[in-house]
Amino acid sequence: MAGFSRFLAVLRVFDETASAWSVPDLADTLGVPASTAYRTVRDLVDAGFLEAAHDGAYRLGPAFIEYDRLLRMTDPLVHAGAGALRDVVMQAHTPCVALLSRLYNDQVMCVADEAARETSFRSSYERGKPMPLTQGATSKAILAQLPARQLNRLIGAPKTAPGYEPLRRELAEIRRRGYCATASEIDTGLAGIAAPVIVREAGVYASLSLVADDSSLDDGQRRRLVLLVVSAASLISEELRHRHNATSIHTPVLMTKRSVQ
Amino acid sequence: MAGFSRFLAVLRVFDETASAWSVPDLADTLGVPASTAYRTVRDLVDAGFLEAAHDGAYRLGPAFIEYDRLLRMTDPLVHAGAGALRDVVMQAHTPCVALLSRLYNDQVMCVADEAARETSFRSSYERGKPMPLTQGATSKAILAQLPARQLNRLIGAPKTAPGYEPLRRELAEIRRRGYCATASEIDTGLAGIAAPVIVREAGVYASLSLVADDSSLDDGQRRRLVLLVVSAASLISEELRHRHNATSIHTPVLMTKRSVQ
DNA sequence: TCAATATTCTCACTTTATGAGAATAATATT
DNA sequence: AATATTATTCTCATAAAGTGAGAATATTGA
Repeated sequence: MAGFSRFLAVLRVFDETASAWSVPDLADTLGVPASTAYRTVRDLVDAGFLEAAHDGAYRLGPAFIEYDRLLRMTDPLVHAGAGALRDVVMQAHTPCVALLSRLYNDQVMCVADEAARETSFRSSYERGKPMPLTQGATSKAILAQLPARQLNRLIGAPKTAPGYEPLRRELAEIRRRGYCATASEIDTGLAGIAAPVIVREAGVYASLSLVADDSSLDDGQRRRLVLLVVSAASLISEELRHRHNATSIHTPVLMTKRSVQ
Repeated sequence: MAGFSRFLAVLRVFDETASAWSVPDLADTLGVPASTAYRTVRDLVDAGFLEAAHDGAYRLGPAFIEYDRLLRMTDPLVHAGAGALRDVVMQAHTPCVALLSRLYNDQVMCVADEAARETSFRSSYERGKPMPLTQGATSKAILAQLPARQLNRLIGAPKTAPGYEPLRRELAEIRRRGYCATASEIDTGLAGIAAPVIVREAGVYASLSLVADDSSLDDGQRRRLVLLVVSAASLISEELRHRHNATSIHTPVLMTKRSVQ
């Protein structure tokens, strides 16, 4: 481990249960000399990715907030999705949380969320938290749309694996229906309704989902929410498709800097 | 420029007006060979700080969302502040935006915000956007509390500078009052009310502020909101002080990992 | 099909990060 | 207050790692 990976390694030790680190502990954990650890931390502090907390402890720095905003404003999926989520929770007319989630490495991560007012429960899915790939409507709606090759790479297990065939069948069914509805798969008592947001040509594999208290939903409401989610999802897809067509041609375009030759 | 600074340089070229970059353009702008640019981008993509957009373009990657969440959950100021902001906008009983902002390099940056229902306007201050140091209630409330040395370093200009004395006097007045109220300093038509969140021993220099439509405020409301902001700010300060005292002693404590010797 | 451009790859070179350990500062212990 | 302990910075010789020119290949547009 050296160079850039050193910096990544430092950032990676920060998590919910260890959010402040002293440099000696850091050096210990990473197995690097103290002098190196001090230097690496200093560089990260200078860049704003770490900051001094108390005593000799350091925590994640404000640069992440800055870059997160930049991403929120410029990422097509997040940007288009945020607006749609607001509409969805408004029109849901029931306490709920709307999520926009996407593939991230071998997991699914929510990149935008919006709660309706008066929503008392909390969904396990929340912006920025990687979630399992094969559980919950949010994830399955994405999985179901993946090209076979990519799917196999992600779930890895060959046909022999125990849960393989059932999952396969379930995903086929989700693909046919165009949405996925589950209950208590992630949070007991909560229902999830998800529809895919897929723009293959732009490499977008995402889903829009709605989480609501399962017991408070009758069949009519369920149908209504499915419709809401499916239509919002395809609206986002359309917007992304348009944007993609607008920017993929080789001309200097809004939000994309290209030098003129 | 080499090593880590290369990576920083790449990230720095991304902003609101140039959110997608091709590698050749990147190489051009940074003045580095194409091969180096490709390698740097590949590393950043592998780390999730960049991702492929369309064609050969790259944009900021989802790792920023992940780290932002981690920070939101673990940063004492953000964590304590988020709850307080929610309370503030609830009790404001008027369309408004509540902000928690802090020093960040030579600027002020909002690290948490919360809008009341039915708030139609938007404040220029928003989470993650660096703002000028000497304008607006949000910034001045912080400036007014800085130690003289730090203040001089930040505003730089010696006593000779034109705006120096007036600013100096204004900050003294703000310090005396314990809050800062301005109107149309940042956004015309909007009023700002800010109170400091200062925990010197923890190195926290921040402010809590409320932004509302100036014309909709009468004197009574103004007084009420000042009280609300000031008391919420000191609540946050108190919580941070407590937390600091709890973690600054050298024992393994919640959220702080230290090896036991 | 061809030309132009984008992207990856290779490799010699040398800059740069590295780590041991000394020097100093801060802190705890007696 | 003096001392031991630990944290932090600094120095420097070494080696590794990133670097960049350019070749090789892939991709794209005409």
